Amino acid sequence: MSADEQPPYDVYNRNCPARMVFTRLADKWSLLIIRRLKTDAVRFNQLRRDLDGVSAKMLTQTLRNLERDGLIQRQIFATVPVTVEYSLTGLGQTLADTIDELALWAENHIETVLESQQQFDQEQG
Amino acid sequence: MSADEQPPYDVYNRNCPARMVFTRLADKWSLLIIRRLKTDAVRFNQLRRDLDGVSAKMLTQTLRNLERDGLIQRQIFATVPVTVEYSLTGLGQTLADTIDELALWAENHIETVLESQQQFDQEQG
DNA sequence: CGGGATCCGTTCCGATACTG
DNA sequence: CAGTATCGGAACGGATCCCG
Repeated sequence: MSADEQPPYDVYNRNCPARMVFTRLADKWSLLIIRRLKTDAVRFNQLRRDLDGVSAKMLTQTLRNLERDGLIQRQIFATVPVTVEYSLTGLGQTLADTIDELALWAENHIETVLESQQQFDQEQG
Repeated sequence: MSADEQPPYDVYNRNCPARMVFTRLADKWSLLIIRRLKTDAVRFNQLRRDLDGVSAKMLTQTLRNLERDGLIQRQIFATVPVTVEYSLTGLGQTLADTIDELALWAENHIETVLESQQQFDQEQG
């Protein structure tokens, strides 16, 4: 493709930074976990209770992914039984700020969204 | 559960506004579509070309969901063959601003994330 | 051009059982 | 307490064919 033919948004290819990050966050629990860890460190089972509906398997899997990306950190305390605490890294905190704005948007506009859904569903019959 | 026993974040139940919105956005294409439509209205096949790897099926499906939520609108022009343009609604534009910040975060921190991934993978062997 | 319908493989995810 | 292992259904997503 020549220079003057490339689309205005070639950033949308698979190697685009935004796309890579969006892909990581685009699962059922990542955004919720980051948001939950924003205020304080939380233990595994506490996190599990706080996030309504998450299974141990998915929680572990999602936490590992976030740890791999350097967004959260895992601290092990040699108690009996063992204690494991998850918390945001410095990097994770900067992302949490942005995600919080997304949550704020949600709270401010959820009513409008819900109404739109109802209207859409009626029109379709 | 009594009032003084409820977790600090009961907002994480399934009916929490943030969670509902996160769930909608947590798929492979929604965030990318909203971001692409931020600058201008785009036709179906153009959108398909811009978003590297999307199939017609998933594009249609995701666009319908976003339309149902009132985030984008669909305009049909009676040309031959027919022309269909997608664009953000007013509501969608307010969300697009927040998503843009997420994309900006990604661009600023993707290097750090990539390095963290490499280190994590090495440590695991 | 902008889809819908169908088929089909893959991945996601929850439930259950088990472990140090 | 903090996981791992396994299983099976559900949802995701691509390929192909068809249509106004």
